[in-house]
Order: sequence, then structure tokens, then C-alpha cells
Amino acid sequence: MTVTIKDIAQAAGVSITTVSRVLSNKDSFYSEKTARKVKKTAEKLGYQKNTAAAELATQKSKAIGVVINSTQTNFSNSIIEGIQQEANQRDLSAIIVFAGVGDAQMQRRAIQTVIERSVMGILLLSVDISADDLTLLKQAQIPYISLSQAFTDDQISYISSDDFDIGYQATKYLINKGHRKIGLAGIDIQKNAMTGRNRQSGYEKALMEAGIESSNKWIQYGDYSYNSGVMAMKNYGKSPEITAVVAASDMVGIGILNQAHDYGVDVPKDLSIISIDGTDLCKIVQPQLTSVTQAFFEMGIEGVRALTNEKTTEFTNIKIEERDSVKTV
Amino acid sequence: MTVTIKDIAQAAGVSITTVSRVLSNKDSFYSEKTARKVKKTAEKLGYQKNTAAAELATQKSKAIGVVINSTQTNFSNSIIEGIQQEANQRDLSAIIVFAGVGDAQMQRRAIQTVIERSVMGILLLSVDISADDLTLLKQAQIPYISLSQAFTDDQISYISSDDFDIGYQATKYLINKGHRKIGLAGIDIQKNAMTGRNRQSGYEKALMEAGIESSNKWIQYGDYSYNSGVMAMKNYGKSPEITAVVAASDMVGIGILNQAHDYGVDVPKDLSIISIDGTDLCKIVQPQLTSVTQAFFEMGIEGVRALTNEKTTEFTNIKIEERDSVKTV
DNA sequence: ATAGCCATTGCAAACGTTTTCTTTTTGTCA
DNA sequence: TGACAAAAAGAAAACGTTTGCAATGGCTAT
Repeated sequence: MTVTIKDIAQAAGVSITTVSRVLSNKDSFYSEKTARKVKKTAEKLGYQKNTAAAELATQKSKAIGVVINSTQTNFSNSIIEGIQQEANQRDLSAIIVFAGVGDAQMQRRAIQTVIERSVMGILLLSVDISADDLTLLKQAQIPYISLSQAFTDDQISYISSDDFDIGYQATKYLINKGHRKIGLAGIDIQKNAMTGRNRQSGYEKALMEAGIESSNKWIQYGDYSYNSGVMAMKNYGKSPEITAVVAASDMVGIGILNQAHDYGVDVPKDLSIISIDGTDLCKIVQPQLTSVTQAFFEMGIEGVRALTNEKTTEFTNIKIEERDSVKTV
Repeated sequence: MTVTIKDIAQAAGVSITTVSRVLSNKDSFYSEKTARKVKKTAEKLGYQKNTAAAELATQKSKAIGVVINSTQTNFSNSIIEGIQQEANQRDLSAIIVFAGVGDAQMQRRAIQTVIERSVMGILLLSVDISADDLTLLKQAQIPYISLSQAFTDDQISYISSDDFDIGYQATKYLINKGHRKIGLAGIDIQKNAMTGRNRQSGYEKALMEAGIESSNKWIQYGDYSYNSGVMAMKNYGKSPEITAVVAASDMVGIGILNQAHDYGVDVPKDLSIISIDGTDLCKIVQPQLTSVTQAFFEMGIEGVRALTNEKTTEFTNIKIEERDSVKTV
């Protein structure tokens, strides 16, 4: 027996219309006096609004759906914080659904879930949107935006860092520090998202501009995970040809760091690392990792702005944060 | 113009009742033939169920609300994975709302949000439930359970590790390794949750059993954060009296580790660390941290089981995972 | 052929809001 | 005092489902 506006109406001796108006702050359709009375009885009865009913009646939702692909990516928390903050300011609530890691079926189901809750917009966090997902999304006629991952398909608008620039800046930074033999580790170029390919292009551009002929042994593919970093380092070997490496994520960077340590390869003396992401993880390892830091919090903010039809940017800023994992040669 | 079951009914030439029954799999209230027809038209029209309407009609929800206190705690992901998995199996969806970090107002608001969505149950992840929150929850008449934090107030049922035992086992482990002067760092005993106090009691019991007279300089309070670890180590000083320390969380452990490193205190030669939580973080630092590992994934699972009225446990298991941060003396 | 039963289908009310339109009350000004 | 506008309040329909109950039709057993 939950209490409804009908109960309030009865208790306060007014119509449910009035109660509704008071409780949803429809300006000046009621007197101050009744407003007070209604609010007090609502309070006394312990009334809680039924959002489902309200959204059904208004035909619009005040919730935004957030689908998160993986619990692996440790930066999603920052994005979520951004989303949450901006959503709160607009009196929206965020419904977050985890889609498991790399499980196409769960991912589809997660998208379905937010659609069925008829949210006003959908934010996809590092979700590798498949063709199937896309038809589902388009069909639902709900605006959706990919966060942190870019796609070429112009059906998918996104807010992310400029991954080409990330690859380019990271590599150029190492070149400026005097490195010539530079690796790239942990990126995934098989996905629908352009992330890996763009970073690789940027990397190659920087090398080319510096007149460096790259070897394809310098590039180690992976999936942005800690383990990818370990594997990459194993492939580079105990006396690596490269003197510096761009890690596709902080986790990859740490994997490289630890495997290097096992190999007796000193970072940064024997090998320099710059990692992409720049989350707090960079600061808790030794040496602290120099990083290309992405503006995840802002991505979240811009995401909800985009959903509420405010103007927004396609790319958020990146910056290089110098810590202790890169040596000048 | 979204498509409703009415549209399907019209297109398929049946009543909306039939459509509803087919689509929600009410057994044997319809013929195979109509079922096929209805399903096909639903598919063709791109129908998406309106959950709000359905829940309003049935007066019950298939969603469970998850309120997460802080984005700091890096173990919440594991709990969420557990929740998600178990929820999926029961055809429930999880609505996750972040409550900011230590912001009482946002926390209350988050709880309000899930209540207003009339979820069938609420899971509170490391939420420090205040008296205010409690009245709100009780009033809503929705079952709720605290995950990972225990309370004495018997209004709050919980699923967590046995924090007393955690403190006890961790300390005893160090004692068994020959340590006598053992610190405890990073716990918070000011909160409503019993976590910190219970761990401290366990710690003290183990010390007492071993006939060790503890010094209150051995205990450094904090808030489970990286910074708490750093501060604790600073207070222990460059030549610490203690030879081993129980860290209140992995983050605290890492904070201690890094500050020790700065001080030239070698881990584990000069100082042994055992950290509480046992998340992946333990494995990415050097040396890897020995830990009292909590079963976070299981907490998530048990949480939704409890909400669906299945029998469950109050305490999930803990185990000690030996890595490289404790020395035998 | 007929009664009776079962399988299938449909009608209509209900869920808790919001909102349009209408009605009532209040207040102002001549 | 009366007229009238403005302010306040209410009635009822609508949103998209589910479901109790009633209706229909076909089949079986007599």
C-alpha cells in the first residue's frame, strides 16, 4: 500500500490535480496556502513519487541511460562522475547498466534494457558498437552518443579524445626526448571503434615526420589490458631493440613496466614508457608513469550536454603529464 | 511516434490482450499460430516494450537499484559484476546510481532516485547509511541490503566479510610470520558502518592472544584512501618502530608501500605489509601485496539472492593470498 | 443433434501520474 | 452592488501495459 497523490488529495481535501501541480512545481496554478497544506500532508504520509507513472503520462523521461562495456577500463569512473554531476544539475538521473566484458549478447541486452526504460538519451561508454546494436539504437529513435570511442560510421556521433593526435603527440614527445626506436603496444585494431587504428596512424605520422623508418616488430597488438602489456614486453625481449614505447593504456604501461622489471630492464634508464589515459594508476606505480592524459571527466559532462541538445565538442582535450618513466637520451 | 502493442494488435488483426500475452510469454493462452503472427509483426514494426507502463500495470518492478557511495573504492566493479550476472539470470535489470564521494546530500538523492523508480529492492554498496537515509529507506517499504559494510543497527541487514575476522586473521598471519610490533593503518572508526571498529577489534584480539601489548602509536586512522596510506607511513617515520602493518585497503597498502620507498624503507625487508581487499591492484605493484582477499563478486551474487528472498549468508568468505610483501622474521 | 467442456480470444478496468478544458472562487473597479 | 477579469481548483482523458472476467468457437461424448 504505497501512498499516491490520490491519498494526499483526500487527506488534504483537494483534488489530485492540485496535488500534482503543487508537487511538480507548476508555477502559480495554486495558492501559497494550499501548496503548504499539500506539501505538509505529502511529507506526513511519506509520499514517494512514482516515476514510472509520471514518465508514462508525460511521454518523456528524465533519465539518461549509460551503457558501460567493460569493468576493466578503470577510467569509466571518471566519465561517470562527469555524467552524474552534469545530470544532477539538469535534474536528470543516470541509469547505468554494465554490459559485461566483450560479451556481445550481454551488450545487446544492456542496450535493450535502457531502451525499454525509454530513457531520453543513451551514452555508450567504451562500447564497441556492432551493426546489430546500431540497428537497435536507430530503431529506438532515442539519441545516443559514444563516449571515448570514435567510429567512422557517421550514424554514430561521439565524444572522445582525438586518438590520432594522442598517437602523434605521444610519439612526438618521445622523439623530442631523443628516442628513435619507439614501440607501440597494446592497441586493438580489430574493433569497430577507430581507437586503435587512429592511434597507430598518429604514431606512424610522427615517426615519418622525423624520418624514422619503423619496423613492424615495434608494434605489439593487444586489448588494452595489463596482460597485453606483459605480452608486449615479452615480445620485445630482455634486451629490446626499442628504447621507448607508447602504451595503449595505463594498464598496458604497467604491464610493460612490471615485465621489464622481471627482465631486469630498468625503466626509464633502459626503456622509457609513456602511457595513454593518465588515470590515478600512473601515480601509484614506481616509477610514476608519464602519460598522455585524457579528459574523461569532461567527456561525461559533454556527453550529457550533447544529449540535452546543447552545443558540444567532438574532441575533448588531451595533455601530456610528465612523470618519471621517460628518460632524455 | 513509438510503436505500442496497440499498433501491433491492429496490424496483426488481434486484440491488444492477445499481443500482451504473446509478448510476455503467458503460457498457453493463445495458439501457436497467432503467437507467430504477433511476434512477426512486432519484429517488423520494431516494437520496444515500455517498461514504465508494464511496471505500472503490474505494480511490481523487475529492476533492482544499486547505490554506490564512492567511485574511489576500486572493488565495486567486482560487486557490480556479481550483481549483474545474478540479476541477468533472474531476468532482472540493475539500475545503478552513483552517490558521489562522501556527499550526504547526493547520497540521499541517489537513494531517492532508486526509490522513485520503484525498484523491487535496493543494494547499497559501501554506503555509510545515515539516520536520515534509514528513515527514507524504511518508509519506502522496499527491501534493502548493505553490501560490504556491516551495521549494528538491526534495521540494516547486510552482506559483507566478517571484518572482525579480517582484522584478526591479518594480524595473526603477521604474528605467525614472527612479527611482534604490528601496525594498523587507514581504518576509519568514525562512520556509521562498523567496518573500521570491527577490524580494529580483531587486530587487538590477535595481539592480545599473542601476549603483545599494543601501543596506540601503532594505529593510524584514515579513510581507506591512498593518501591515508602515505600519511600513515609518514607518521610511522623513516625508521619505524613496527616491522609489519595491516593496511585497511589495497590503496592504503600501496600508499604505505610508496612512501616507504621514498623513505628508503624496503618492503618487505624492513617493513612487511598485508593489505585488506585483495583486488587486482595488489598484483600490479612491486612487490606484489600479500592480502586478506574479500569475495566481492560473491557479495554481489548473494545480494541479489537476498533480495529475491533466497537464503543467503551474512558473511562471505575471506582468504589470505600470499604474495611478496611479507617477510618471515 | 445437443450439451458441455476446453482452448482461444477479446473487453474493459486498473495502475499513478500529467494536462486540457471547464468550473468555481476571489478580488477589483466602477 | 454588480460586473468582470484573474486566480485557483477540479473533472476527466490520456499515457501503454496487464489481467479478471466474459464471450466465442470447436470438439467430444452422449
